[in-house]
Amino acid sequence: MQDHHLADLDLTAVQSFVVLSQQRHFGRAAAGLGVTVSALTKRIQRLEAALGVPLVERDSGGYGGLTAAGRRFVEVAPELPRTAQTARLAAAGASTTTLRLGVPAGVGVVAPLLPAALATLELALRHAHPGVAVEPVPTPFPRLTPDLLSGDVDVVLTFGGRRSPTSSPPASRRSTASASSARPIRWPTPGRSRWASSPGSR
Amino acid sequence: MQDHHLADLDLTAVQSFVVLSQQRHFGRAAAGLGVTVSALTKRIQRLEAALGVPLVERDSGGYGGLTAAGRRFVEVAPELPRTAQTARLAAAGASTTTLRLGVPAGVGVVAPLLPAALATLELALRHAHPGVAVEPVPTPFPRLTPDLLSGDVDVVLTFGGRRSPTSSPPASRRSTASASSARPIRWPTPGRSRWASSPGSR
DNA sequence: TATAATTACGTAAGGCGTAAGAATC
DNA sequence: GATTCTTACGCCTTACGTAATTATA
Repeated sequence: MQDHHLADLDLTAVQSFVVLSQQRHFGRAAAGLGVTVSALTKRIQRLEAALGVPLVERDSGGYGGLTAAGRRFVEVAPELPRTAQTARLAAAGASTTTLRLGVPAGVGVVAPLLPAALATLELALRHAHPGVAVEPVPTPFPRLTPDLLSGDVDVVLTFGGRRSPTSSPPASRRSTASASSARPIRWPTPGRSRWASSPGSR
Repeated sequence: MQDHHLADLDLTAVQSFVVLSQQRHFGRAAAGLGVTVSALTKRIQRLEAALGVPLVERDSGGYGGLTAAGRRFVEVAPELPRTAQTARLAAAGASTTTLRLGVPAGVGVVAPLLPAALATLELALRHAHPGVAVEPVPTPFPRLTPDLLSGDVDVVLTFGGRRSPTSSPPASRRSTASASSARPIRWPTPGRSRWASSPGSR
C-alpha cells in the first residue's frame, strides 16, 4: 500500500492537470500555466503519485490522452479550484452574490410546479456555490427572453419542451435554464458564468 | 494590493483552520492534527496571508473566536477537503456509488411531478457529488418508510406536507428527503451521510 | 508560576529552471 | 534532425520542530 493516505491534494497540481486535459499538450499547457514543461511534468507525476493511479497516457510523440482514472478524475477535479475561489470570496466578504432568476409569472399550468422547482434549484445552487443567493424575479412569459438578453435577469427558468428558439441563441455570458421531463435543465456551465466566478454584486 | 492573486489555497492549512474552529484551542487542534502548536500557528498565519484577512481573533489568554471573515470562511471551508476526497475517490475508481432512491410508485397526484423532481434531484446531486449515481426504486407509498428503515433504499422522496410520523424518526445513518412547498427537501447533511463519503458500492 | 500563543532559528524536504537524455516521427 | 516528454542537477523557497519570548491569570 502506498502512502497516499493523508497526502493532501495540491490544488496547483490539480489545476495544472485540468489545463493539461484541456490543452492536450504539455508544452501548451505549461505555457498557459506560466511554468516550464519540466515543472508541469513533475506536477502531473506528483498528482499521480498522490492519487496512486496514472492519469495521463504517454504514447509515442507525447501526450496520449487520459487514462480511465484520468477521465473520472477530470470530471470532479475542476470543482476544487472552483470551491477554493468560492471560499476566497467568502472570506473577502463577497458572500452574497445574488443571481436574479426570471420565473414565469402567473402561468396557470406551471404555477403549482414553481415553488418546488425554485426550492430545489436554490438548494442545488446553495450546495454548489454557497456564496450565491437566488432572487426570483416573476416575469411575464413573453418577457423572459428579452429580459435575459437585456441583462435584467441572469438566468431564466422555463417549463415545457423547447419550442422554437424565440430569438437568438443564448448570448455568450448568459445561460438559459429550461425544465422539461426529457432533458430537464441545461445547467449553466459552472465556472464560466458571470455570477459564478465574479464577486461583483448588483 | 497584496499578492494573493493566484496564491492557491493550501488544503492542509484550510483543514487545520477547520479543526481549530472546532476545537477553539490551538493546543488541542494541533494535537488533533499531529503537529506542534508552532506549526499550527504558522499554518493559520499563512492562510490569513493568502486570504488577505485575519480569520482568528487572539484575545487575552489565547484563542478568542473567529473574526467576521473567519465565520464566513468556515461556512465554506469544509467543502474543500470534502471535494478533494470526492476527487480522490473518483480517481481511485469508486466513481459509481449508487444511491437507491425510493419514489412513490403509481400515485396519481404526484405522478406528473415525479420525472421533473427526479431529474432535478439527480442534477443537484451530480453537481454536488459527481461520484454518486441515483437509482430510482419505485415503491408503493406505504412501503416507503419500512423500506427506508430496512435498508432496501437509502433515501426516499415523498410528496405532500409532513404528516404524522409513521414510525420512528429517521435512523442515525439514514435520511429522509421530503418535498413540499414550504420546506421542500431535507437534504442529507453533506459529508456525513454514508453514501456521500464511503466508497463502498452495493 | 503556569498556561497559551508567537517568534527565532536550524534543518530537512520540495519545487522550479536549466540542461542533458530518451523516444518517436 | 526536429519535436515531445522525462530525468539529472543545483538553487532557492518554505514548512516543520525545538526552544526562547511575550502576555495573561
